[in-house]
Amino acid sequence: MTTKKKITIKDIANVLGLSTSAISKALNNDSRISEKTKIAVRQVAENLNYQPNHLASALRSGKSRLVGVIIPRNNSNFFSSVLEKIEEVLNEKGYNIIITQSNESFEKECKCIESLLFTQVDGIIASMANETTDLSYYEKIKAKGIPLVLFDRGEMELKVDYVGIDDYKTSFKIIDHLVAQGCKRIAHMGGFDGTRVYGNRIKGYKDALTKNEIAIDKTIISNSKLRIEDGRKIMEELLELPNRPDAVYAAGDFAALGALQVLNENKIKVPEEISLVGFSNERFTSYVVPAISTVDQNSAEIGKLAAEAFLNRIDNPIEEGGVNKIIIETELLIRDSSNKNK
Amino acid sequence: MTTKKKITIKDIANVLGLSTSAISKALNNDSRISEKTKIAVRQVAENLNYQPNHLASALRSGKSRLVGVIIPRNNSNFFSSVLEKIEEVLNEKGYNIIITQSNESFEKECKCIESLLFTQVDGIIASMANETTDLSYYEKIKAKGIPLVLFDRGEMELKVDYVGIDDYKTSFKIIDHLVAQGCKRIAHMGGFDGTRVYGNRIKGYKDALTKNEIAIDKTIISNSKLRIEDGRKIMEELLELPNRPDAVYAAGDFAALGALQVLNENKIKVPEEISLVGFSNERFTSYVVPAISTVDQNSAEIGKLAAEAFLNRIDNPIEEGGVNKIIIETELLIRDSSNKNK
DNA sequence: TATATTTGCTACATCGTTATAGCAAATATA
DNA sequence: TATATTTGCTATAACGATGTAGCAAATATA
Repeated sequence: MTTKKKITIKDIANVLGLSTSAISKALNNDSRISEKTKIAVRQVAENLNYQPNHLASALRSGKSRLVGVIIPRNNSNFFSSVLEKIEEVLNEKGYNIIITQSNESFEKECKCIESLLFTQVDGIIASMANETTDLSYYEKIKAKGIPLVLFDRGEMELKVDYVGIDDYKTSFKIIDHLVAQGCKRIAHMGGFDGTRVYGNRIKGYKDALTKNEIAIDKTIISNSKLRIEDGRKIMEELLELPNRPDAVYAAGDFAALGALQVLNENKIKVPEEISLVGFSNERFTSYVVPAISTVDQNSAEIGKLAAEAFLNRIDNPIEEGGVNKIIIETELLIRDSSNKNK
Repeated sequence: MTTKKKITIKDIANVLGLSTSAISKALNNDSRISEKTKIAVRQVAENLNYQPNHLASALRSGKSRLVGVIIPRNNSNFFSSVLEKIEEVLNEKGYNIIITQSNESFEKECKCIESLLFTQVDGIIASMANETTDLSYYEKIKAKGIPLVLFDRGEMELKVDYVGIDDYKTSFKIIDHLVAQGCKRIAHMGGFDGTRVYGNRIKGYKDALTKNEIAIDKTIISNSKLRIEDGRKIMEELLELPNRPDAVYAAGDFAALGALQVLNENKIKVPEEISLVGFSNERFTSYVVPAISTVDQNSAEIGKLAAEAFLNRIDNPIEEGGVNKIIIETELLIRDSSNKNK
């Protein structure tokens, strides 16, 4: 095992009889270095298999060209495709990304932020954990003057760039669709109503019902963590009601899946007897039978815009009140679970 | 927006009237610094909200305390839980991890390696893309003297530490189970037979049949990328055979899911008419109806062992022939899709 | 009491870059 | 032809930490 000596710009300088500054400038394509020298430098760098030392240049220049990304969980289709797009856009601009996961835990999220700041990232793109209400760690990022972009889950009180969907309006799309299918008694499985996202979905649901002249019935509105087991439990309760709903709008696909399992087990025809709509376009929604109608959040677009928001913020430091809140369109995917006209 | 001045050890030194080396030593708990001074330093560091500059210490010490992880894809349950465990173990030891995804592409995998080396990681833990046969990039890591640990997908030719399962033996578990269920004609949906992992599953399948005195029939053995659509197509072909199989062993859960869809659509009773077993314990296998029997690869254990292999390698540099190949036990999860005794 | 050892610190070089200032030669301008 | 500007480089000092050498004072040993 030969311990390879590291090649530095000094070695290139020695070969060519130039100064290290000349080499550095040549490699960075500085206009004050002749084309001839640049070509020679690049040639020698190639021959020696020179690899620039990122730590040294980051230290000196104050730019690490590293961007941290914080996501709640790794196993959802939404986050994994947002991630893929962020990486694609940033790689193109010479940035590398560091992915961290909060696992929906506030404590873990704080650790993620700590470790990203420690690594001296040039910026952070994050989606907040559901638990998070204490924004002090995010304020810390802002205070350091490091660009912060939130996507999907982000409190609006934080004056930072944001990319997300219009949850309120999306609830309207869903309710309008169910009403058009002839549904008259639509239950809602909502998430934490403390969070902006789920709060808006609930609000949209209620206002859309009102718009369609349907009375709001609190007995068919629930709050939960929207896990499979939550969906199952709530669905079971709904089935025991004297007047069952004829549709269920679950604010998350996992809850919708749990509901579907219970419906299938009880041999209730979906969508004929009860229609079902989920949220997020998790991969499995199209695998199950019947396939679950759901909302696609246009994750690639969110990823692209979040990355671009960061790039923009690097060049244009924040001025008071000058942050961007970008809201993009969602797509309601109507599948078998809510399509009676097949 | 006040541009915060960065606090360095120099600032702490100034406050206390000490030298920067004293501060550095105090913070690193050097024995040649008095307890009194250490306490004072820690106090001032706290007050000033001092954050050590990772880039500077990494540059000086030659250790970045960053570990790169390369996984083929982010949206599989297996990789996401391996990842979680690696992170947990390494965080505990003061390492941060950088996650990159190859998306099963050789080209992207090379880019991942490049960017990890660029970031000056102290080590790389990787699972190879299916496509990869050219090992030169991995040799490059070895040549640099950077610890490399492979898990799950790794060619044995590369003399590096490895953690994985016994694919050959696991095929035996599956076949023995199906035979015990009374199956006599078991089809196999295999992956790339060029790769070690899928090659071993196929070999195990054949040898297990032989052991059970069942003839090998090439017409019911296939090779594919094991995507849902592959599973569908192959299942359709199997159903057209004059003598259908009475069981299908798919070397991947997605293919198994595709097969199940076709079976359900054709109203073929699973497991009564055809039993089905997948591989990987993807989350959806337990959601679908009937739930798919599959193999749990003990992902948390793999993650733990891979992280520990790296930590061990940091302390004990590789001696020729001294690498560890760790093979852990898998668990066959028997669910409805192959359980006739319910 | 004289000498050896330990303790607790300082001074300074260093990691591999990049940024700034400056300087001679080449070229442009008057 | 004298002066201004541009070109192409060098020298040097950083970035913020850490490692090494060294030195005085405190303590231990003879």
